Amino acid sequence: MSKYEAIQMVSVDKSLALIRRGADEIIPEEGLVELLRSGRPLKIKAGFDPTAPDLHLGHTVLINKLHQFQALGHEILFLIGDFTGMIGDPTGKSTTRPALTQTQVDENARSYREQIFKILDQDKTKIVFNSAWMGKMSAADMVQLAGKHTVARMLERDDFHRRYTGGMPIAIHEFLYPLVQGYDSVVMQADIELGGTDQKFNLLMGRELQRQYGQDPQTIITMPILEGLDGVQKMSKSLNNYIGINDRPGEMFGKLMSISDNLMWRYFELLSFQTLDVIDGWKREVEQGMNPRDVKFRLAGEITARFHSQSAAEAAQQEFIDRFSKGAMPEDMPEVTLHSDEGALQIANLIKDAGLTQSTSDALRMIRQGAVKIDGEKVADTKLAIKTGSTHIYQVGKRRFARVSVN
RNA sequence: GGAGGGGUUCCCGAGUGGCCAAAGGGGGCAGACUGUAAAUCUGCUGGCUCCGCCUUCGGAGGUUCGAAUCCUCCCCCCUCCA
Repeated sequence: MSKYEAIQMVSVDKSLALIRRGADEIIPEEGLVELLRSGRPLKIKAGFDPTAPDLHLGHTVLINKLHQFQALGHEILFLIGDFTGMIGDPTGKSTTRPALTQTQVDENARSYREQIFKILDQDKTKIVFNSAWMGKMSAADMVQLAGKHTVARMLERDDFHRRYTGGMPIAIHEFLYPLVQGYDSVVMQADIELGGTDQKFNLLMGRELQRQYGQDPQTIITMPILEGLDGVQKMSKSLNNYIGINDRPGEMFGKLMSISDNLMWRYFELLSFQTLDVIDGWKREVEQGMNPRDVKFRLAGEITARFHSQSAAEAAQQEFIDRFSKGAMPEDMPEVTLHSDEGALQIANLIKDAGLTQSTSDALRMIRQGAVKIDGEKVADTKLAIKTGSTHIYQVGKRRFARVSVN
């Protein structure tokens, strides 16, 4: 073995270790090794939904992996599925999506750029749209593509299978989604495609179709779906258990601090750029009695700094300590001015109008439960009247604050 | 096209004429305990001008003193047959 080959081997091993981190499955493993051994820059494909440009940390699990590939010198093809978006990915929910206009697609793409380049290197990322080739496809071509796969094999997919046997509806066009996604790989000549574990079927379809079109089938890498703040369900906007990458520093830091200790290690693995060795070291320290909160500070700090700045992260941590460890009021809270013609406002109405609760009924419930404070004093009287000309800090529960003036 | 089953409050799921704003569970929120953790315990969980009133049980009508519960028509979903 020559000296050159020896270096190559080490670097392949190192690459492998980095790529494997957090990955759920690599299919086939040998395929990845072979690709890395080839020494050429690989085409890494990852597809994104054109309708959801508001990224959260769950999305970044995949983007972080792209970042790693990029750092290893490979070419990132960031696919925006503007055509597939019109079909609507049947994975999970099956709500029909409205077709997007070109303007909306452009707008969303711009938003994607803004967000992903907080992680990815702009110069080494190519953004592509599948409408570029799918838009030109004729009905005859589409039918031919549809002929590449059978209904029985479609029904093997867990999602379809459950719905089929469970008596839930499956629209015919939903079968087209995996086909189109797979066909994208053919057109793009992808070497590797990344996706969430829920995308496994679609990713495998790419291999299938590439084979049928005479290409080497791509290697696929599935990344786990990140659990949301509750630690159980997947992070998603609709479940409101997410941390948006555009969340304000204080909010981002606070949300990260609120996750369970168990979940913290999961987040470290999938979101942190610290090496696994370092993280394991911290884990051992915690087991030996270190306060997990302090390790969580490191996680919250790293992530907040990534999307904002080091100084913003430090300020967020300081405020966190002041607010929750020392019980101080937050610096930054919504300012609301309300008006009353009667010279006074009922406390419940005030709380609702200030946006601290969703309804007056809810506000009354909060007061009864002792969750409402004015300037730090607990409110006991549900009929307390607040006179005009006053400004106080109102608090509902531990986290909701507002400075409200009545006039 | 035919036969049958089903659509209940955020979700699942009871309820077949008044005691139903609707059991139970889940989820969520709040309080206690804490590290804004977990676990646990407790309470709340349609709206409002809140000791009372108003709006909910796929939609629209109807019967009745009174309907989520009965009748009619319509919409949607599922199963089997064609």
